[in-house]
Amino acid sequence: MTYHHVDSSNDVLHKRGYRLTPQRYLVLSVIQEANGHIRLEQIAERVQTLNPRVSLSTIYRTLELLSELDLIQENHLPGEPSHYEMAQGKSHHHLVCKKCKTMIHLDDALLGDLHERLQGQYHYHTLSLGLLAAGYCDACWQQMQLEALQLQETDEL
Amino acid sequence: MTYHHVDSSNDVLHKRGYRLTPQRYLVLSVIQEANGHIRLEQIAERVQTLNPRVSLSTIYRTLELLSELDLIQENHLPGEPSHYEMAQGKSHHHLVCKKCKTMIHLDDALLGDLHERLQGQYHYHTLSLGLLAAGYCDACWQQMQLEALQLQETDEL
DNA sequence: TTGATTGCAAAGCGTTTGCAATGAG
DNA sequence: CTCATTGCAAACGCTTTGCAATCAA
Repeated sequence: MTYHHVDSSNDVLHKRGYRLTPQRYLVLSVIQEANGHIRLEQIAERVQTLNPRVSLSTIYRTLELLSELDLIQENHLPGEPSHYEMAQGKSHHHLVCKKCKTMIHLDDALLGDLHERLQGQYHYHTLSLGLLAAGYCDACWQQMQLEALQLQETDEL
Repeated sequence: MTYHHVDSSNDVLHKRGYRLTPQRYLVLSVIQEANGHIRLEQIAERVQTLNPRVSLSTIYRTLELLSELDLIQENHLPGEPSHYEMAQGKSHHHLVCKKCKTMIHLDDALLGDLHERLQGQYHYHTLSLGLLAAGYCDACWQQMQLEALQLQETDEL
């Protein structure tokens, strides 16, 4: 288990006059080990397992700081708490199941040269893209079909 | 001024056993007249200008109901309150300025056959797409350049 | 010493909920 | 009558903040 991200995060923090405190180190480690999407609640849980003295406020403040420095990325969808993940160099995109909320990363290649085309048409600066696709994964879909059937039978009684 | 949307919303509501109450009518009208993105706060403000007796809870409940029935669409981005707009048949996408938060609609044509390609690669059901591009609009960009210059001058004193 | 950082507890604030009153079919 | 709907006020829960203590350079 290596901590390249944490090490380089250290540099970014210092360059901006911040420190990599034990608390911040813990938060970063937990997010990195999550290796995907993790909610604040889970971050807090795991951090406080490792060190119960770390306060919630610190976790909030840390997440805000790390987001601001683009060390982590915050993802948000309506009605759900924010998810966090280590920031990636390249933009990346998500596919979420409307039922079980499971989130997977999309194959970036699918977008093609969309970024360039957007840049060409709209002259915005430091343009970044976030694609969020939503649908029902097969497992949830099957389950919903079943439930619909059962509901129908109930009606027929 | 016509209210096609409100009229057809009436049908959708009735089909599901709900009523188009004066309060719901007001909310729908306000969202429709906004003709773009509008936040709950602004909706409440305008609705209550028209009828001060409409309570906040009703507006919350109405927005939730209308979203559930897909009569309006909710857009969310991290750190910002949700925006609402009339639901469109086709998916549509946004470009937001990171500074002034102004949101404009993207030209759907830019996406090409992305939807089909996604559908092909991931076998999700009722797949929908939401593209959110973010950058600095030219006005804000210019302003930030100016501020950076001024900050530099201050440092040099 | 200086300024960043933290823990704690309190405050803040957007949102939800319980309930009695109201209103439409 | 019956059930959806509403207004009000209280409750809720996540997030932020003030402040004194702590810690690193």
